[in-house]
Amino acid sequence: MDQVELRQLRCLVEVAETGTFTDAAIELGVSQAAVSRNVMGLERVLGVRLLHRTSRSVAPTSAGVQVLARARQVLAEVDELVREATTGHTRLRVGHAWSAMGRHTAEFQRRWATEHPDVELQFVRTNTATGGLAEGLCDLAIVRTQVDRRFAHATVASERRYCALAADDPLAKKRTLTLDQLKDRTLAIDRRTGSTTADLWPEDARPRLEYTHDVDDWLAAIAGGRCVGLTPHATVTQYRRDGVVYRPVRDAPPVDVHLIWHRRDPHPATEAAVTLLTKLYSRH
Amino acid sequence: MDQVELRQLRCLVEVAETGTFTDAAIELGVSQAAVSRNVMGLERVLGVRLLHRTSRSVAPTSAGVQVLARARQVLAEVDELVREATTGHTRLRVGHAWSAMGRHTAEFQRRWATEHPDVELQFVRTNTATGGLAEGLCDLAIVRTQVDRRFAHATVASERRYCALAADDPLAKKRTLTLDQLKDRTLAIDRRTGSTTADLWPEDARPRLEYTHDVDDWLAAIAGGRCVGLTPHATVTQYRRDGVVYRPVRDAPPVDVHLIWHRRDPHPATEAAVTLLTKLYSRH
DNA sequence: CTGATCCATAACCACAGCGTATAGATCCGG
DNA sequence: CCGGATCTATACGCTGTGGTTATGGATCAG
Repeated sequence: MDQVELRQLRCLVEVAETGTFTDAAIELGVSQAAVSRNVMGLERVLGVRLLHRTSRSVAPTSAGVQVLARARQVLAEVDELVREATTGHTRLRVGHAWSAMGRHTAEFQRRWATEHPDVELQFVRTNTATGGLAEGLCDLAIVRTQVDRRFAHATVASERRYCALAADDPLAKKRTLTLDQLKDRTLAIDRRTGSTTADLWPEDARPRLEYTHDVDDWLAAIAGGRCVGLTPHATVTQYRRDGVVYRPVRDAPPVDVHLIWHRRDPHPATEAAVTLLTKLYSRH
Repeated sequence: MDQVELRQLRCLVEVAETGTFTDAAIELGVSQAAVSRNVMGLERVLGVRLLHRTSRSVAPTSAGVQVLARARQVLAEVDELVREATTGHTRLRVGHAWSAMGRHTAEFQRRWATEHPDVELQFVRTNTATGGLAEGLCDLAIVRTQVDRRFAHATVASERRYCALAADDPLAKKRTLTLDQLKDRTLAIDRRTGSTTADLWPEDARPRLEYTHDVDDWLAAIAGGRCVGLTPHATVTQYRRDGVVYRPVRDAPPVDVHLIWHRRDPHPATEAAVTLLTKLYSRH
């Protein structure tokens, strides 16, 4: 045995729950010796002591606390797996970055709930390049990135780009802007999106880049006048903040919104979701 | 064997990856017969056929696709568990509802990264009453709900409540509002927060309630004039939208922001996180 | 039709994991 | 300070699970 097994995790968690090996054994319906050995086996595989044993009670070590959290998560995940498979009740995980979904969320949930009551909808915030699809975090993703060849896709919308500026920025006086007017500024970019907006400028006249942690940070950097931002239109209505204004950028090409999903063995409900979403987006 | 085991999941996933039982067996370093039986065992436990077998190739059934997604997730989770335990590298999962964290996020991440480089920060959006703590989704949560007795807590901030109104609402003309002025309206409430703001009113004069799916939906219901909202101050700067204005409510008691965490066996890094967050909040 | 390929089944075997029993350690009450 | 109680670890057979090899049956290519 040099691999972690669920049996071991079940024992560990049960011991942590009950506080003693003996009670855990009763709960699990096996002998106390078995529980002891299973936990020791896990400790051997991981090379770390997980529980402080005194002959009176048991307490997890600091490593044990970590492992316990993961273990509980794993077991919950497995339970879900079993329940889904046995009941036929399934879920569709939809990944979406920032607010690519815009305000279609509510309508999508409503229609889906009535048309596909047996398939639970679950939204996942993903900010990776492939919208969490490659990492297996979702079954269907809504992204604005270039479409990866590995995935099937459908393009559902096209959004103009807007520049986010501090309200007291001189450029804020203009109704619309051009890329050229921004080339000497610093551009705030959300670190997790890894968006490549910089290549909109000619290579020799690009703004400096500054990476931010998340939307709040991004807005803060812009409101403070340190940076400007460049973002699709959906952001304009969704992420507002005092001291930040948005102006359309005339010569920036629009950015497409794509649905992407696995080519091989797509989720059974994918097709239905794609057609519904396409319909919602198309009626704008 | 009437329980799912990791061995079975490993076989299933490997067969799906390679496309044949034989290759999967080679990859796993066991015999083909073993793989066959493991997959069959899983199918027996779940009571569902997971793979369509032809003598030429193998394809997952629709149930198989579902189970595969979960199985991959479980295995990835287990890998993480092993890596964390063996390397000592850990993570701290911080749950936060809506934007309870406000604009401290960026500063928190920065300071944490320098002061605790060995503990990775991970943010989890949680909208349940206990901030995902009870469900094991995080190790530390930032919530605005009443504190559950089960958890240890620290109060870090207190926020005034604001009323969200459609811009053309008659009440929007006033600088401040009172609860009484809202009692005949419909109050939009985000379904997942389960917030109990309604009990601010006397029992016989409460607004009607309407539950919304998420923030976008919530804002939409208010912008359309169908509902009003009641929310802590942080929302005012974070979720803005054309057609929605915020007005302070004079006689609504402020709402506290709490950090909560497990009393028994807290995450080893909890204490450090609590003191850092307290410091950040206190300096406003 | 024949060979190749691939999954399921059968027969067998080793050892992993379980149970019972017991030793060792710690705590508690008197 | 000393038994008794309580709990974990170890010892030692035994059972059954999961492994192997061998083979059968089914399908496809040529």
